[in-house]
Amino acid sequence: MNTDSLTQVSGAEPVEAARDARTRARRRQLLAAAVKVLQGKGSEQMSMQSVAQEAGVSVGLIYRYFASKEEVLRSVIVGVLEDIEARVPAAILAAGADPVDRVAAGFDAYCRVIAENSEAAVITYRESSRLSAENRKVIKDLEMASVKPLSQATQDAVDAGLFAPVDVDLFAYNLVLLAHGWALKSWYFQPQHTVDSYISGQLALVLSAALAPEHHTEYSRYLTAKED
Amino acid sequence: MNTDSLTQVSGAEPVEAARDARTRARRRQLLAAAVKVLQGKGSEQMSMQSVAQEAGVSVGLIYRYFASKEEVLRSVIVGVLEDIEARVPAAILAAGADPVDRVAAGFDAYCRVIAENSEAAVITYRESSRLSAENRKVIKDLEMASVKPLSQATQDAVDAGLFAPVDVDLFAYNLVLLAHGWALKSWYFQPQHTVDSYISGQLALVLSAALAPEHHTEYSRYLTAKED
Amino acid sequence: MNTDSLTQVSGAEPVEAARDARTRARRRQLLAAAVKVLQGKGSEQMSMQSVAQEAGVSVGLIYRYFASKEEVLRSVIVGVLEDIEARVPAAILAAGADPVDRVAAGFDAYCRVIAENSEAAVITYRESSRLSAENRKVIKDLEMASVKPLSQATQDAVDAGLFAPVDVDLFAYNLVLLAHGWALKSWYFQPQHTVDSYISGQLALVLSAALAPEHHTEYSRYLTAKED
Amino acid sequence: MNTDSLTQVSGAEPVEAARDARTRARRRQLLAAAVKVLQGKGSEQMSMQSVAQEAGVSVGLIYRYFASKEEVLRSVIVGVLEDIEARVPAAILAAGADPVDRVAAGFDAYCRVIAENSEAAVITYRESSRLSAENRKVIKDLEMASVKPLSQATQDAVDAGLFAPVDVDLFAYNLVLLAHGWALKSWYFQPQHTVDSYISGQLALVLSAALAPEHHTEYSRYLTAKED
DNA sequence: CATGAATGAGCTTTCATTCAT
DNA sequence: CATGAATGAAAGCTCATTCAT
Repeated sequence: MNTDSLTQVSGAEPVEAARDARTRARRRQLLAAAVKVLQGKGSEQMSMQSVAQEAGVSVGLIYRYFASKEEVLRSVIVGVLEDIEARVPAAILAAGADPVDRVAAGFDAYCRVIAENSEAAVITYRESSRLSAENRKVIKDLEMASVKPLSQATQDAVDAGLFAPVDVDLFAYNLVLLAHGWALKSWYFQPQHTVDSYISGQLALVLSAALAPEHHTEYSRYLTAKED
Repeated sequence: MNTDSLTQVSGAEPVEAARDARTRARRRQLLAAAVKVLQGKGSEQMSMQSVAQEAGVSVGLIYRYFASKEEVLRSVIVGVLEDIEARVPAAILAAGADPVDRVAAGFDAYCRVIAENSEAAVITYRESSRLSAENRKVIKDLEMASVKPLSQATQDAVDAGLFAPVDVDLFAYNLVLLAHGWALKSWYFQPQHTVDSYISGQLALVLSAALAPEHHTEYSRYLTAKED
Repeated sequence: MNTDSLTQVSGAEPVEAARDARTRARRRQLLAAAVKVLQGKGSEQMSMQSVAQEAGVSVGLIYRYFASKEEVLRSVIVGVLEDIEARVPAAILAAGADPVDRVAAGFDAYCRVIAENSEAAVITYRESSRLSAENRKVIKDLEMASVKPLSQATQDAVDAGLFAPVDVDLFAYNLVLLAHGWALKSWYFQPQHTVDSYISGQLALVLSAALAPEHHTEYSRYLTAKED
Repeated sequence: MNTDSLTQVSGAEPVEAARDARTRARRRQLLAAAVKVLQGKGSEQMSMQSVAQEAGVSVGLIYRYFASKEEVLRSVIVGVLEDIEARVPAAILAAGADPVDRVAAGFDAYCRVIAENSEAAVITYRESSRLSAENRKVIKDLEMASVKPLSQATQDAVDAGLFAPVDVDLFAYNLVLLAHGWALKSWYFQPQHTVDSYISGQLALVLSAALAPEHHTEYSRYLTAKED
């Protein structure tokens, strides 16, 4: 009995599965290193050499898991967007049936994902211009998709008469813009705000804009920002 | 007495004045070329080579007018901010005594400057991380200063009882964020909006958030977005 | 028991040792190329391009082994000085107990190292002004240290009454200056001298200056220059 | 009577003479600026721009008086050598008939010219490798010529039986080397020596090497270095 | 005579990518 | 699978030289 035969006995699928798992783990490890470099160096470039060093592997290895530097960059950005795609709808779902609660929960979740991936979120603005047109389109499509749950909840609130007849798309995209604002303008907001106070402050503003006057008291819990 | 002789009266100074004028013209020309390159190919970096080519001059010449690439970048960004600093307060002043009109006029002007310098405004987000800490501070200070007129007008509106007691700083900075949004997310907004409809749409949202309920009808002209 | 197995006994270390050896070999190769370029075309500067070409490698490779052009230059110069530091004291030691023999042996060795590294020695004069203050200090310190063995031997000769009471430091540093003279003024000396005749000619001069009159005959072997 | 005719009345020669004088003054001014730049920047390059700035003129002007940067460099170096050629023979002549006095006076003058043009003397070593082969030859020839008066005086001293039969050329060139040593190794000598003490120290060494034993007392004034 | 804006080749240095091991 | 030495194109920047004014 030799190890060679052992490996082959167990069939192709488990081996592939194991390989896949290793591959995913490597990619995660490398992307984590990439993010760390991007935030660490701050204003500087993300060199493949520095990503390799940060990950404790060789440069060559990165090219086994990513075709190019551009793919690494795209994957970092897509990672944030996938995180949003996973968590925002989940938060909306968990918020129950009330459309206003759903809008609030969606915005809350969006902000928290951005806050947790602050550096990567900024990178989206900084680096996506370096990507090919094709990759930029992928990212735009993902971002547009990420607005959908928010605009759907907003539309529901309008339809239910809870919101005044606002421009739904504009309102929803503003939510996204304000969420990004936390990361983009951290130097402005972070001296005076925590994520929590930022979220509640922004919710107070946006909901008092949208809520139909007759429902203000009903949702007054959203309309006064919590103290920092 | 003709203007010719008038101009020549001052002796040696006209020579210096002419040189100054040429210098300013060159700087303007080079900055324009830099902006064009930066927006240009989309995914490209701004290389000094490409700026020179775009401006139709040699690389070496750029260094007679700017000490480094960083200074070119900083000048592009500062240019937009100075434009804002010049035009937003002017618009607010021209809007008359009514604090709500002043807020609206300030936001309108901010958006229009951004729209006119769309590419340069995006560059602020994309490239300012490439600047030195010192230059980044200069830019942050300018941007914070640019919020002041808006937050002052907002405060006045609150003090006059026209606005509900909103978080003034947050509200004012949101105006800035939404103005930037037009440039940052042009791919999202521009299919469905013009600057005019964007401004009126956003004003409808933000003012309906801020206006005290009893003053809604008084400013209803702001509360319904104009059709595109 | 053969040397092969011996070498392999230590496990992972041989890999590192091999890498080290390759690294040292590369550095030597690149420094040799640098010296060749520096002496080379005479009027040329040492560009990294030309060093790479001379060494038959790419420019980028040099930067794996040297942090900058300055480090290459410093290494070339330090190389000569380290050679001196290794060989001059050894020669003095090997010369026995007689102080006069020791001085003669030290000067002889100094001249020979310079002669063997003629081009690099000239570079010290030509290029050290291009180095940073810090690196210049390193080199000055090394050069001052290289005089020490000669001045010590000279002092011994004075103390033993073999030399007249000369200015020891001046005398010793003159020896260094005369040794460098062989490289600096090769176009003057080399038509009429070999290193051997240069050394014996200079020794005749400097020792007849230093030797106490009553010891001249004792060391007459140094006092007549050998024919070329 | 117009100024045109006035100028022409006086004939061609005085005009040319005046032009020549201005030309020489300009060249002197520019060379002085060049030396100042070379010593000032220390380790850096002498750029034509910096020479122009130092001289308070435009770059273009330099090219009216020198064909190229190389010619400026050559002229700086030749300037020192011409100074030597002017002053060393004069000093020897002024020293009277005694060959030993003449040697001493020649060395003294050589050292003083070097000391007064310390930076320019160092430049000879640093920059002459940047010159064309032809210009380097000019400089070598001038330097060889500058040794002549010293070797002639030395030969006279030998012929008169005042010097032992030393190697005349080697002895004379050593004098030059030691004179240069003052500038080349100022960091070594200047802490402990003035030019005066350096000259008398070196004279004590070289003359005690060369003087025939029976003439030591006669020239004992040279054989003990003056205190610093 | 004098200016200095303009040029562009050439410099040092970085880094995405490849490939022999 | 993994390494990391090696490549070379391209970046930012300098400066000798020219020439219209």
